[in-house]
Amino acid sequence: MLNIGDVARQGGVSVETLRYYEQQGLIETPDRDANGYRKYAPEVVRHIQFIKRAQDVGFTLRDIGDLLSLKTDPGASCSDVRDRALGKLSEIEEKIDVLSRMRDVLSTWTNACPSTGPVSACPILDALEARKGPANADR
Amino acid sequence: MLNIGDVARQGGVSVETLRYYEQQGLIETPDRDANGYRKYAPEVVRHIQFIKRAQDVGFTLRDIGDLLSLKTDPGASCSDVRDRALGKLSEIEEKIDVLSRMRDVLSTWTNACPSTGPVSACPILDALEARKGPANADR
DNA sequence: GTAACCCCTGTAGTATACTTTAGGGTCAAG
DNA sequence: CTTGACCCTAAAGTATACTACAGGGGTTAC
Repeated sequence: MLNIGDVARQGGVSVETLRYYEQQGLIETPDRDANGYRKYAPEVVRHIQFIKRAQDVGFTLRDIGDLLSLKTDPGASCSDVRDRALGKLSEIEEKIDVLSRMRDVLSTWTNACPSTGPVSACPILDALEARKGPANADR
Repeated sequence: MLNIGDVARQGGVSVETLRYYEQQGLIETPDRDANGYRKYAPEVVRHIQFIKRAQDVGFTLRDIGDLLSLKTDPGASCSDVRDRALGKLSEIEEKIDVLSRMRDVLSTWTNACPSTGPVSACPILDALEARKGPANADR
């Protein structure tokens, strides 16, 4: 059995994060020692790495909670998980599109800027001031 | 002279947003009427559109404050503006890279998923559980 | 004169994923 | 028996860009 500090070290998170995950229902409420300390089975480290990996591909903690429910739901099917992943995939592609448009605009502007001369003749500031907006990405 | 509501309508923002911008130092403190109402010159609408356009290409309000300072700073040069834009450009490219990696991983996983069968045999959940993480995008 | 609409201030709430702080017990070593 | 490392709870703070709310006054049209 592990103390919270052991789990934190092995899982690569802080003890505060672990308590936060518990509070958010992402890890099972652990049993307590006589002194009130949380006692974890070693498997919980794997569980935490699941959470971290899911975060790494863009899932929020809320998403991850759903994923974890599916994992233990006997009625759930693989397509349920796939649907979450596909949904996340479109979210991410949407973000990439928005950012790509920003990148293109900024890139155009920085290329147009001679980088010398006073701000009064700055094409970037001019572009920002212009009435016709080429960007208008997301909002 | 315009009331705050007129500016809001013409600038496409809410009156609360205008007061917020003022509080953040993004728009000059306007003069007040005898009744205490803010009175704006029509030029402020352009100013607000500058802010919105800058947001559209990824600048934060803090960034925008800096840009606005440069705009009125006689000692500032065009390259100062360009530097901000280039800096923002790398930030955005960095975000795109992170998101692209997430997209690639998710895409691989969803393609590997047969979408039938129980969650106990889900390749996506397996991937999340695996000890070797292919993702590890940003954090 | 009253309803509908505008304006004012200051404070708190929203979302996300934590981190920090305050205040206080527990444990192992020397 | 004290020092340092560890554990506990509950509440508040962080960043960003607003939005909402409470409570109150001004203005315009009928």
